[in-house]
Amino acid sequence: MATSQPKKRGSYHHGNLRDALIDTAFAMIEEDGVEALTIRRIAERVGVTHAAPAHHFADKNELMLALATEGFNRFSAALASVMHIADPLARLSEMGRAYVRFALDHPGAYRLIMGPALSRIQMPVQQPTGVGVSEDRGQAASEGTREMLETTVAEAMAGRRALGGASVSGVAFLAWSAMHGAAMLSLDGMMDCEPSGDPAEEFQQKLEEVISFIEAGIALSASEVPPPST
Amino acid sequence: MATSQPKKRGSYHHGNLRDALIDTAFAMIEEDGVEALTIRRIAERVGVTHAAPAHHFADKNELMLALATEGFNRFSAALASVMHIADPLARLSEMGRAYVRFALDHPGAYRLIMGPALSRIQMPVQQPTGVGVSEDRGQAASEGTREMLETTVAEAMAGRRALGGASVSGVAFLAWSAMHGAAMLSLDGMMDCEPSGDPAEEFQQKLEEVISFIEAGIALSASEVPPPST
DNA sequence: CAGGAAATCTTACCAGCGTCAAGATTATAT
DNA sequence: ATATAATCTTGACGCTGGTAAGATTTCCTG
Repeated sequence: MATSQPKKRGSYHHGNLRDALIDTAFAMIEEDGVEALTIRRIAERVGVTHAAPAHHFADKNELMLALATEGFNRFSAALASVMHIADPLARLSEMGRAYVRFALDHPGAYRLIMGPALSRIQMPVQQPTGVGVSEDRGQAASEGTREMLETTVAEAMAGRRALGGASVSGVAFLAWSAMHGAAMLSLDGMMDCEPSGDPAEEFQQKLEEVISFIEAGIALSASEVPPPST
Repeated sequence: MATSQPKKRGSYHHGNLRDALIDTAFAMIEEDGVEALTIRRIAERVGVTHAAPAHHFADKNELMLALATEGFNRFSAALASVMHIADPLARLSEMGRAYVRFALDHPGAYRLIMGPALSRIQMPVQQPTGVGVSEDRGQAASEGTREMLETTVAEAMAGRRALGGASVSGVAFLAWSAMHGAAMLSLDGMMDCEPSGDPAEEFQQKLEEVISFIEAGIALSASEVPPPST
């Protein structure tokens, strides 16, 4: 969680600058988005001069990388909170809802972990915190979420092929793409068009249709596309 | 197309700066991405000082808006090039392929028109070029693509409901989300993981599975999710 | 065809950004 | 206790987008 408890403010040395920077930056991302994030602003808010962060992060990119790691952990936790569901199909649907909910509730964090804006080299673990727990952050979380998805899809398909002859990896890709696309389109305001009622409500309804479409396609055994009925 | 033919370089007045800026900026986007775009660099490349663009675009955002309009036109054209296909289901599939192909071939342009980075106010038309042709750029192109999609889906569904009871707007949303998500995930390098062979080839294969899944789900009439077969 | 107004471009400056170098201050280890 | 390392500050650099004032050209009006 990168908690920055012992702030020890007022003294020359901060005591726990690195974590404080990450925590503050994360809060700022949630408030004003990734674009508004600035080393100088983070430093100011933490109560330190603009050059201090350079001693903990060689680069702005390295800071962003650490932030993304933190964000991925939270995201992974949000998805994992649904893994207890027994029925794989229901679990998959719930994963989809949790996925989009996280993206919509934490737009900054989601954009950070999914978007570009950082050269995608996950850093090697730096702080082996404490007792034997190898905190394999970030990279592991990324792999973990992917695995959660793939195994759930595999369970749901139970050896059979899905609609259209789709394989496990194909269906997993579809589910991920659809959720990611839906979340991004909503975040980027591409859905704001001829909305008769509440746009958020309309979005939720369409999302449910998407989920049930995919659900049904998985539940069905493989079947070829029937010739168009004309 | 915003062609900047009469460059008239060397003289004090450029002659056609606005279009030249747009064209050059578009080329730079294709080369180095949206992030690397800078007013000063565009100006330098056009052969003009850094403050000159301010007389044609109040803001960098306004420049980006004009660029996005241009990009949307090209994108819309790429999709329209497939609208001649008679069978709506085949047309929809081909639209999906054209969609992703455009995104992968023009990452900068696609990111520009889909992403944030611009306050989404489409500008009012400014230059009523020539003879009676109301060039209703940008906004119209955006609406146009959406309409292309919705009508194609509607034709393909032919009044019936799709798999899982999905409506026309629901299926259109799914198709759009899936293609957008797939394109974005690929562009942002989220697919680079345990690829046994060529990653681009793997991506194409999965994309085909996604398309055939959706195709099949549309071709099928509405059917409820059967209870999990355990 | 003049001559003033408007458009266009240049020059010069501003604050903010990320980054680096050098010095001040504190912690740690020998 | 003293040297070494870690940490933070100060000050500077070049880059960015934006603005103001002046130079140059075009255009429109009388």
